[in-house]
Amino acid sequence: MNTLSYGLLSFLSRSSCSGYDLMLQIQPFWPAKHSQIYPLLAQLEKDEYVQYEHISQSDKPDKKVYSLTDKGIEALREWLSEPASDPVMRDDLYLKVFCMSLVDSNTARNLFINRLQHYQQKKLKFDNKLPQLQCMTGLPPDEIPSFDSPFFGAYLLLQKAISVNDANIKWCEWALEQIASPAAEKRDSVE
Amino acid sequence: MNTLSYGLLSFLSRSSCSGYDLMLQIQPFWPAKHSQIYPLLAQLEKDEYVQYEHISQSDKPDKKVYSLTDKGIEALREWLSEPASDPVMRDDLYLKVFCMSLVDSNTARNLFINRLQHYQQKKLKFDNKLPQLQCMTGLPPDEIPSFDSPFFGAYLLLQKAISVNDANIKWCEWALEQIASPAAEKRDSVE
DNA sequence: TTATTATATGTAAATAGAGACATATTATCA
DNA sequence: TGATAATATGTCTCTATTTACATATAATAA
Repeated sequence: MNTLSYGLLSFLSRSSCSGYDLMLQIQPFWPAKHSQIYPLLAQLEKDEYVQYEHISQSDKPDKKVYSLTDKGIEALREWLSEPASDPVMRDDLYLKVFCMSLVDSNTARNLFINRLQHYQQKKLKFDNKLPQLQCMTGLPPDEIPSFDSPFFGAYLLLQKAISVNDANIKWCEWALEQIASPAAEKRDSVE
Repeated sequence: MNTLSYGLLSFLSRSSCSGYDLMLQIQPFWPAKHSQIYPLLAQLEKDEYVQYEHISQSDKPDKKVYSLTDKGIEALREWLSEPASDPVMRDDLYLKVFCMSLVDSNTARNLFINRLQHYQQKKLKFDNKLPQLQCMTGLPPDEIPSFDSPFFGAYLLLQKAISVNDANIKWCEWALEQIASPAAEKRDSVE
């Protein structure tokens, strides 16, 4: 049982769904291709952590809807009682920053401009999701779902994503201020 | 040429060093074991992106000190002219948060307490590194190294690490406030 | 009617990364 | 003197992940 397997069980603990749905839902939290997920689901089914039902659909191809077994729930409980592993972040922008001085400041700036756009697009997504999630909770606006709410986890993670993303946006903007463009340099020296 | 290969070249652009040094230095930015690094260095040497010199040491075992070739520098320049890929983050705490409701609030709280300690330890490291880096720049305190400075990249990345880590600390503390411990619940209901 | 897109599920092959196995030097501590 | 830890370099195997290959249904757009 690897981390992704537990992740699939975790998402199934919220609601039963197909491998395809799991693939789409888990992306923001643990990137994985369908080619990784389908074999793991088959193994989880074989080991009786999950079971599936064949669902016929008229508007779409048929699907297998997976749900947790008692064994699956118990596995999640044990997993939750262990501390989380250290998060792993791999960002080639970090690596590029270390040799940035090999190129002109415009080329260097482009790295940050592109990344800033990436973070801004993420911000747009989050700004959509927050009221959407608030709506689903059925709570009055600005009220936080409680630990028992099925939306508590999603709310916690959205808040984290927002605050980290905002910090990253500020960092990109600050970095761009530090890397004056040649045009700005020229303008500055004229003044 | 994969990302880690470029990462090794990037670190070599700052100063020539051994595979062992590269392994230690690259950890915070792109986790990699020596078993991954040594074969890549051999390949980079074969492809003439780097060259090495055998250095005898009296106080330690001998080492191979790698340095960039012109081809290596050119490869870095081309790599820098392409936008950075999307960062990849894998954190099983995210996955655990989605099924947290399966366990009692104390078990859930422990996840955040452990993670908070992790972030606090990182904060201590950063708080040490910042004045250390400031010192190396030779600049007066609170002055920011410029784009041309060999410490500019490290300074940018340290600032990012600090701001994101601080956001994560605040998030853990806020999450712990949201997950009242059973003891606190009991105390609250008595009041 | 045909092309494309989204849904849906799978396998095979290649690469990336982690963990274990292996060896050697030097310093330090008991 | 012997054990341990840090430095130093390598290989081998296994697992995780990505990319490519493969197929099929149903909706929609050209």
